[in-house]
Amino acid sequence: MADNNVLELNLGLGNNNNNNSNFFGGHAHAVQSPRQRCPAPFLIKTYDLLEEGESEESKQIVSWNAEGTSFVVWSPAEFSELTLPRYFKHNNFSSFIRQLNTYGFKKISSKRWEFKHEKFQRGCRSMLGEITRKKCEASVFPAYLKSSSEENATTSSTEENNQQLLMEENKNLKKERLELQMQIDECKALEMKLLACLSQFMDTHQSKVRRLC
Amino acid sequence: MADNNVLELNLGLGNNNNNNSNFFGGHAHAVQSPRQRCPAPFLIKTYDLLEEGESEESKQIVSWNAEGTSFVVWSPAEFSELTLPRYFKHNNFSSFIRQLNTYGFKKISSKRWEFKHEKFQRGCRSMLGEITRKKCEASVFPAYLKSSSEENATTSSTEENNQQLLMEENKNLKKERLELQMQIDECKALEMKLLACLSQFMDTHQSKVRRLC
DNA sequence: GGGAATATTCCC
DNA sequence: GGGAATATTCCC
Repeated sequence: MADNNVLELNLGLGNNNNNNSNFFGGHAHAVQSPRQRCPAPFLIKTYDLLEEGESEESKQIVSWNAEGTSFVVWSPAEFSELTLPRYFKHNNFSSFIRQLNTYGFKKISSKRWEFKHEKFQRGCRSMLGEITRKKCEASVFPAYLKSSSEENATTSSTEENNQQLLMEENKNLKKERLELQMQIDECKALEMKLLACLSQFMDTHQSKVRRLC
Repeated sequence: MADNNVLELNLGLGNNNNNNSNFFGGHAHAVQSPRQRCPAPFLIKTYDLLEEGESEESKQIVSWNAEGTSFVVWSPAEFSELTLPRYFKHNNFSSFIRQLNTYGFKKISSKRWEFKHEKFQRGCRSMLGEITRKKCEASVFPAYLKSSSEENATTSSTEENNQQLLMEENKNLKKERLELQMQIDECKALEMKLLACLSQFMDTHQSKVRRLC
C-alpha cells in the first residue's frame, strides 16, 4: 500500500502537468461549492495556453479576441498537433471542444472556432474559479423549474423554491427508504419462519412415517 | 458539428493508440452483456504488453509467471518509465494498479508485484471479453458530509453549497431505493419458492401418510 | 451539444 | 483497495 507511493515516478516526461494540486494546495474534488474554488485543471491550462500565446506566430494558431472576452482557434490543425499535446493528454480537437462544452463555453461564431464564457476573460485569471462543470444529473429538477439561461443571476425566489422541493423530495425518499428496509426485514423474518416451518414439518413427517411403518 | 470530424487529426504522434474501436469494430460502451463483449481497451493493452515482452530484456521488466496464470512486474520503475507510456496516456504505476483493481485483478504476492485474474491468462486472449469492470456502488451520504466543518464558505454560497449537497444526497437515495426494491423482489421470489416447496411437501406427505394408514 | 463509457488522478 | 472527481473517447 505505502509501497505504491515509493515506487511512483514523477518523471514529468512531457506533454502534461500532473501536479495541479500542488499549485493550489487543494484537492480538485474536495468540496464543490460553486464559487471561490481553485479552478479546474482544464480551465487553467486553457487560460495558460492563451497567455503563453503572446508571440506573433502563436497568435496565428490561437488567441484572445480583440477585447479579450472570447478566444479563437485560428488554425485547428496546428492547434491540435502542436498546442494540445503540450497541455493535455491528447491531440484531438474534438476532445478539447467536449471539455469546453462541459464547462459551459459557447461557440459564438459559425465562421470561426470562437468560444466564449462570461467568466473566462483575458486578465481575469481569478474569475476562473467561478466556472463550474455542468452536472450530468438534472433529473432532480423538473425542467420547467430551470431558468432559461445558466448565466443569469440567481433569482433568490426560484432558488429557494428549488431548495424547498429538494428538501421535500429528500424527506420523502428517506421515509420511503425506511419503509423499504422494514419490508425487507419482514420478508427476511417470514423467510426464517418458512424455513423453520419446513424443517419442523420434515422432522415430524419423518418420525410419523417411521412410526407408521 | 460534422466539421469537427473533418478537422480532427489522427497523427498517431506517439504514446498511445486512439484507434481501439477500429480493431474491434465495436463501441466500447455499446451494450453491457457480461459475456462475449469486445474486451476493454485496458485489458487488451495489458495483454498485448505481456505478449510483446517475449524478448529476454523485456521479460526482466514484466512477464507472465511460469504457468501463464498471472503476471509479474519485475521492475516497476522501468515498467512505469518505459512500458506504460507506450500503451497508456500516463507513466504512473499507481494508475495502472488502479485499473487492475477496477477490473478485479488481485495482488497475489506480498513480495512481488504479481497480479492475477481468473480470466486473464497467457494464450487466452478470447477470455478477456469476460472480464468486466467493477460497478461503483455509492453510499447514500457523500464522503464530504462526514467532516463537519469544511472550508469557510461565504454566506451566499452556503445556500448553493447546501443545495448541491441536497442534490447529491437525493441522487444517492434514489439509487439506494432501486437497490432496496431489487432486494425485495429477490426476497419475494424466494418466499414463493419456499411456499411452493412447503405445499408440495405437504401434499406428498399427506398422500404418503394416507397410503400408510 | 451532450450522454455515457472508459481512463487517469487524487485522496482515504 | 476503492470512492469519487476530472479527463478523454465515442457515439447520437
